[in-house]
Amino acid sequence: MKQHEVHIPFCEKCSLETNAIFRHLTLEETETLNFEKDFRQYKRGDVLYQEGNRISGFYCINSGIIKVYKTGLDGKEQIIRFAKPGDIIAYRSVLSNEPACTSAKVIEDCQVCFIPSEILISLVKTNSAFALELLKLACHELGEANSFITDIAQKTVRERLAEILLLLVNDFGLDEQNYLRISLTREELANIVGTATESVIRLLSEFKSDRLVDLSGRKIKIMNSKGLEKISNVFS
Amino acid sequence: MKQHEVHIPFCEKCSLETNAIFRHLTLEETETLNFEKDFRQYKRGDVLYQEGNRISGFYCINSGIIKVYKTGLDGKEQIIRFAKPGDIIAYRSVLSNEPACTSAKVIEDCQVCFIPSEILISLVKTNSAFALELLKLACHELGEANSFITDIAQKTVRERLAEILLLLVNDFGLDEQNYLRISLTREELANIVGTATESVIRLLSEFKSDRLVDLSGRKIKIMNSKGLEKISNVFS
DNA sequence: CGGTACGTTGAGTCATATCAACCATAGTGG
DNA sequence: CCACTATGGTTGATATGACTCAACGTACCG
Repeated sequence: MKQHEVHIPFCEKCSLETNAIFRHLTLEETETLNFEKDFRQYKRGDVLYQEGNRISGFYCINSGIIKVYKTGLDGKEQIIRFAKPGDIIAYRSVLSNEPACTSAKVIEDCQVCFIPSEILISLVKTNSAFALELLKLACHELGEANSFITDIAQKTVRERLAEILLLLVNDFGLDEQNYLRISLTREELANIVGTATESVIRLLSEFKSDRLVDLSGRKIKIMNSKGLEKISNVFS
Repeated sequence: MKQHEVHIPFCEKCSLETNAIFRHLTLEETETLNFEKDFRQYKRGDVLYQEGNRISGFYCINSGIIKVYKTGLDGKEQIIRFAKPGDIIAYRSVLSNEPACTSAKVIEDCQVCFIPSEILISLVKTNSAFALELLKLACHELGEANSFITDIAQKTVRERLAEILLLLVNDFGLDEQNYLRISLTREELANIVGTATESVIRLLSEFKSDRLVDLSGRKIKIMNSKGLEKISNVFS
């Protein structure tokens, strides 16, 4: 049946629709990419790579959501970022030529293209517009990391949780009923905010009492984003 | 008198001795750099640029130390990193084409070269080895930022302080008597660790009681780095 | 139907922030 | 030369945010 056929995305299409990174590639380069890439599918819970691994390529996400995290003390995860369609992951390790400093695990079933390191390096060397685009990406992520450091160091857990909720709204959006389009376990939320699972639970139900959110299982409904903004102290 | 003459560093020399970033430039490119750069000197406390500024170039540090920080709630600084001879700063804003997300202030009197944005961009476009080197740098910093996020989120202040001391030893070294070659105020230390000044003071004197360090004013003598390592939980 | 993973709540503890007072030092200006 | 002020360092007392531990509820799954 048609619906069971796997549709392997073409990079030309991919680059136009979702991914700014590849938009400066020539047709020829795009064809090489198409030829060399390896299409893969993963299910929730699958691990793409782990901290410490030497990585032989990077991933371009076509559908689904992946969490990128570091494992700290006692195996507690610290989620660094999420990757969604159009994002690339593991490019850091490839380019800096260091072992992976993070692990990547699937949150929502996904389809990705795996692209060997050599292709990335050779594109950087031959296509300066592409190199510049990658630099922009890395530098932008660096800026976000810096903000996050400041937040974790200076804000309370309450402020951070509110901020993270808004950030998730921004990254993944809301459905028609204002439910967040990404669903995370309480533990995962805690591992972004950098706190204990119990703290997230308590704060979320406080937020619920204050009519800022509504909760039904893992789904979070945003009722008052202005209120969350106020709590999060984003502007001050 | 000779000692009062200002010695403007030549980039060829600079690139060979201190700065891996520029080592792939051609002679011609180095000459352009030498011609276009602006040599500047700053004193402790001087501000090179501030958060929110549009920046028209980046800085290559020839001597001295600069702190790069974000201003958070109530104006409290979060120190993101230090720049020392051979390092470059502000390249992030130039490349991502965003306003500065940090400020830079002089900790130890310094001499720097200011290099206009156009030069950086054009070098990236024409010299792929240079672009790759920059990418490596950005990706490496990104890796460090990720580690720092995990640390701040998961470690105690005590652990972090011990870790930061070791990190400073690593970056700036010790003199003949094992004193750290960088001297910071207690407040600055607190602003790296992400804690209150009083906490740093208390913990430092604990460390002193435990014969891990010795203190004389702003100078910190490292007496037992194995002990600090143990406290910092670097390996676990 | 038992098992496993996740969610929730309560109680107690502790690390750390906050507030306040005080000291030391150095630079300034009258 | 001395009072004056600013800046940084130190210490103590107190408050509290957030973690830990423990028990229990819930839901889904084979």
